[in-house]
Amino acid sequence: MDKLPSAKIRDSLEQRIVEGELGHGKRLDETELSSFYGVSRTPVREALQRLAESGLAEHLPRRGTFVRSPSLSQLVEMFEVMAELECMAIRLAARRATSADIDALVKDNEACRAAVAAGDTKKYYEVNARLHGRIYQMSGNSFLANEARRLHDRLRPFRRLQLRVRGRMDESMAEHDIILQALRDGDAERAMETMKKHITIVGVRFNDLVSSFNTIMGDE
Amino acid sequence: MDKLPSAKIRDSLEQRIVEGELGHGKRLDETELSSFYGVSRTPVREALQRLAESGLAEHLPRRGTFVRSPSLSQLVEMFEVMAELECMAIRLAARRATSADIDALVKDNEACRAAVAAGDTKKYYEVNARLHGRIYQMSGNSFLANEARRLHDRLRPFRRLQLRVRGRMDESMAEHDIILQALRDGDAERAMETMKKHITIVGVRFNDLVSSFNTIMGDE
DNA sequence: CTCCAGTTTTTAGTATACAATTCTCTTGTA
DNA sequence: TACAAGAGAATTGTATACTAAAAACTGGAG
Repeated sequence: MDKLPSAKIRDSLEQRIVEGELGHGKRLDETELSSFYGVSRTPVREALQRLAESGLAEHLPRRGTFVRSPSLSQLVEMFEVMAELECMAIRLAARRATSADIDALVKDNEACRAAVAAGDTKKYYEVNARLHGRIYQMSGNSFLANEARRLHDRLRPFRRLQLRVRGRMDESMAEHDIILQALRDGDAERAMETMKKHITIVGVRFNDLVSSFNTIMGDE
Repeated sequence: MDKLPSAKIRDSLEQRIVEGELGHGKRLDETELSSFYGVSRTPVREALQRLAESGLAEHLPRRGTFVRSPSLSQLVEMFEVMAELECMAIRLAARRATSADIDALVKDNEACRAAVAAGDTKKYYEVNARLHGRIYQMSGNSFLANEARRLHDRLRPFRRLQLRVRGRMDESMAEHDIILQALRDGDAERAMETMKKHITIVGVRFNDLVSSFNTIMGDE
């Protein structure tokens, strides 16, 4: 069952938005996109409707569709919710994790550390996403896993905010270690506590946040 | 800025699904809907795309679009996440609530109690939704408020599951009272604890749940 | 009666045409 | 120069026409 063109276009646009190619406020011109993808406006419009529904774009009646990145305050709010979901996932996961699960996490974690050491940020993001995704799955609550994955993806372009703070990367790896050890011990409390700290961006100095944010947003 | 026909159709379909008129598995026929709403297939299709994106329907390529209600296990998972979000909202709200906020909640709560006394379930749902919505807003995290509202709405048709259990309605009101008192005292811990119990459906006896569920689903 | 092949019918997906609204650029006036 | 009005262009929203794939039906063989 291969995907329909309209679905492919939707996914392609999502990726282009998340990866930063299509930045905040960018107008998604139907005619332009239809020639870009080599189709008519109809499937493009359907893709845009779906993007708007998922929150990645905003549709203004008779005006057009625009890429909609969260504002700084929304971003902080989203990270706050993300922390809560991660926390919930790790709490549930701590009660269900088999040693095979934990071994898989350890393997991801090592790959993560290797990527940090090699300075390969792309690889780091990829492996880190896999690690967190595995934890969501381990929660046993697939609805939670889906929601967490969705939010994680939407926050992806902003995750580097955390990593620009000096030393955050090492700190992050240390937290992973603590979380894995807590999982191994079945210590849900400690895992949750560390995870909350791991995700929360609120503690980051406001200036760091704003300046990084402006860089991404192109100082609008 | 009046809504576009396609947006109206989307909202109308959402309502008809949530209210149970369009039950699980129901095929959403494009031609039928277009004549029903007096428009062509194009805006109907756009509405269906959005419904599918939001999870209320499922789109199978070249097969059609079908109303998709959650399975029993998904439902339990959703209530579990809902409990967590409500919990988070009440925790944040406890720290920010002004006495005016609490007064408004008390008023809603009284309206809620009156609806229960009068046996007016429709009114009860309405006021209860307003009360919970107010708490989401009070959290100060508008992203959380949005997500919570969304999930609350999606769970609306299944909320009665909780209320079919004998005595659940009175219990529910008592919990509201405790939560409000805890808010007044600024006791976030007690508010959270009660809220979690208030929402969680997991504790409900499995048989009650399944039988109620089957009634709603038409025993498929 | 059941099963299968081939045909017909229906329906989803897309392209195109048209209508309606907004944007833009020009032009004229204060 | 600043600004408002209006014509024209561009763009969105919708209808319709066409294509292709899946479902339904028909008729015959076993």
